[in-house]
Amino acid sequence: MYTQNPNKLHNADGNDTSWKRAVRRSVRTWYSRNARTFLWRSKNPDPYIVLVSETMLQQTQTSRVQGKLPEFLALFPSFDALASASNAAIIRAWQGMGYNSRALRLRDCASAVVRQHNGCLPDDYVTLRSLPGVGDYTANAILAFAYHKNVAVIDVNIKRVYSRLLRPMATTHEVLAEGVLRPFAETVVPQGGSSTWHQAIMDIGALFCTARKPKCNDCPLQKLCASAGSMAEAQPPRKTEPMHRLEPNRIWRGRTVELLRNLPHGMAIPVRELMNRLLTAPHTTDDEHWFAALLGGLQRDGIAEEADDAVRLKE
DNA sequence: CTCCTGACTA
DNA sequence: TAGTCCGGAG
Repeated sequence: MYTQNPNKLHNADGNDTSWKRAVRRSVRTWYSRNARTFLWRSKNPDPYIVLVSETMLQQTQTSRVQGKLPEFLALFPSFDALASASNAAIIRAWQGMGYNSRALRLRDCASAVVRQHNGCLPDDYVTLRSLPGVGDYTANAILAFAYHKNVAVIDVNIKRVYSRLLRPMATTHEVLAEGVLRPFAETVVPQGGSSTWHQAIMDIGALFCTARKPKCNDCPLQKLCASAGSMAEAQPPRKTEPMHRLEPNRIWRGRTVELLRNLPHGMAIPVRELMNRLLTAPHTTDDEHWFAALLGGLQRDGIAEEADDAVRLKE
């Protein structure tokens, strides 16, 4: 029975199995009574639903996915239904989710599953990683949540929790390097319980071990954590975004896609008129070059198509 | 303003 | 490895 974090005493290398057992027990006890309930959490989830929900959850809050997932599944209830959906239908169904390209990749992924894998989502890492839109996180999430494999799932939440738990982090935005994190992640997963385990760690990351202001005093891992209560609150490095007229390009791009979504299906809008709806006149040549580049990006990404100086969602 | 269950490209 | 893509809630 630990009363102190061994890492504070002898800089544990992560192989302290009794400490890990204590961590697992605390997590399991807490989760058994406090698990968040989500549509995508069930004992034996449909792999299709796991793929859709995990894709939606990339860089997106659970609350938004909770609302959108049922709508999306009603429109595209199966790999087959999703695989044959048009770009425009996908983009419209994705409204409010952001990162529209991942929706098209999800459709392409469903298409690959239907055509190359007999309509069955693969259950090995290498094949999953070969699918569009499936990176390291999503591949491992599918293996853990859909197939109950003993893999290590590492997302931004889990990365934060493990880093702080294992070693004293000086500031709230500091995390351990992949080379330290991965071996720990792989050995801390309870055999046969990876699905519940990772859901639990993500809950703890979302509810207590938050990015900026962690609630260490309420955390079920406080007594076992190397960083509890000792991190400086640091501001993350500021990332500069490309701007136009004092607003980030992504905002303009989002507005443009939203306008295209709300056109009657199949209808194109003249580029000039679209610009007028977005930007207050007068338009400079700089505005026009910038907007041409924006539309070029939407076409490159398969979101919009342009013909005869008019633009619409790609059919 | 920041944060959120990343993936992709150059 | 750094930049891009997105939007809503706090």
